[in-house]
Amino acid sequence: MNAEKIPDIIIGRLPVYLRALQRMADNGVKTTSSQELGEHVGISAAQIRKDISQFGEFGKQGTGYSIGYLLDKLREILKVDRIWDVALIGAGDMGHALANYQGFQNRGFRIVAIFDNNKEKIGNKIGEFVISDAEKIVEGIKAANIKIAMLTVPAPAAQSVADKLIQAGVRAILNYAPISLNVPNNVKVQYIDPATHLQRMTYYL
Amino acid sequence: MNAEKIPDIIIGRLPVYLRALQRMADNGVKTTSSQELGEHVGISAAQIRKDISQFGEFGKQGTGYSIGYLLDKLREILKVDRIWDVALIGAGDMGHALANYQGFQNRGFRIVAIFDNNKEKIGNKIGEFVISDAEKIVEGIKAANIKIAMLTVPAPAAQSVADKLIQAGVRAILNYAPISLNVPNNVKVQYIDPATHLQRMTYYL
DNA sequence: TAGATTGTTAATCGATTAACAATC
DNA sequence: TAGATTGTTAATCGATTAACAATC
Repeated sequence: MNAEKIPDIIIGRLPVYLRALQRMADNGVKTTSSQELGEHVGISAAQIRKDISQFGEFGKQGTGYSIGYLLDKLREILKVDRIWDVALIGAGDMGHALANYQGFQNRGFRIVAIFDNNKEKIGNKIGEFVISDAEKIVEGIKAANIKIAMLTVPAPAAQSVADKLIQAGVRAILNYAPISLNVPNNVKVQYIDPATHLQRMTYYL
Repeated sequence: MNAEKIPDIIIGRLPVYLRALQRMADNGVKTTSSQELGEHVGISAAQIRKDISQFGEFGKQGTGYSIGYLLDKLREILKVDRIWDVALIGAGDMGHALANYQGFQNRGFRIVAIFDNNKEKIGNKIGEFVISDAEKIVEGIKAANIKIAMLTVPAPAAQSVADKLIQAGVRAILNYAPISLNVPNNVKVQYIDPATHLQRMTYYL
């Protein structure tokens, strides 16, 4: 693997390649080309080859890429060749949907703890998990050595909860609250806000 | 407004500015600067000024931007100075969470129709809306002249449902299914896949 | 072998930043 | 007026594309 710094924009495309390759593998396909993969994900063949070649020579001239091998390599690069424990903060509708979501399986993640500050909800179960008191976020996450959290609390609470998560050692936050979070450089945030995503498209209508 | 083509990457930042400005307005703030807004959203002041200036001269030297005025202008540019009707396809957990989501209010969208192909669900209500038969997607969306849809169906069904949506006149799809969609150039897609978003961050852990 | 496709280079294209005159 | 901050230009930086030798 190349030691140079890889641009974030390339890292951002790898999970998309991974998802498409996984899908091909599920369909029994063994081999693909940058051309074919590009058509699946809507990215040029040249860019796919360039992106992948940042990390090694995973293809073969004339035949393309072995899907199984490339999957292994991409999982290794993205560090999803393991299962990450994830904390979920906020047991509202969105929290419930995520807790019940089957899509994390085989993609490197599992929810292991759920927190909420609503006394009526604390102690209730979602699936197999008991909702814990949000007061215990810091100690609970520290004790379980959790590095990833999903945040589905109301916007006004999001920053202060994020601060607690970071204090507890969380380094990656998937933020569903419609607000930009202020975090240190060594903490990553991804934003999921349906209204913002929709507003990105209305311009073109 | 400038007639030149605005890069999509700029359009993508406007909803983030809009959200932050809305928040400031809610807090009673009347004026801001590119510097201050930049600190809120984690973008350089120079870039914010450049982005905004693509559309007109909305600020004042020495004092910055009137938040109310800039909000109006951004809403106009993004065409969210109106309410867009949105169709929701898929009444699973995620569909329910979106149907109950309060965050679309005041941001330009309202769900007006929900479809599912599960006979057990058809006719049931989510909030005030009755779940319609997915067989009626094309006629229903055409009749209501809906241009925006949110897709929360299982991955294997997503492409064929998307094809029906496009056939019905939908031009913007917010896709929650973990699969890349193939759509014509005049249709926009935004992807929300929590596993993909998480995989974008694990590289750095 | 002939055909296909990679990995990589160089050229092009586009986005970001720094700096500052204009001006509120 | 003095200070602050915009809008814009030019410089820098980074990403994408085109093209092709290498080679399976």
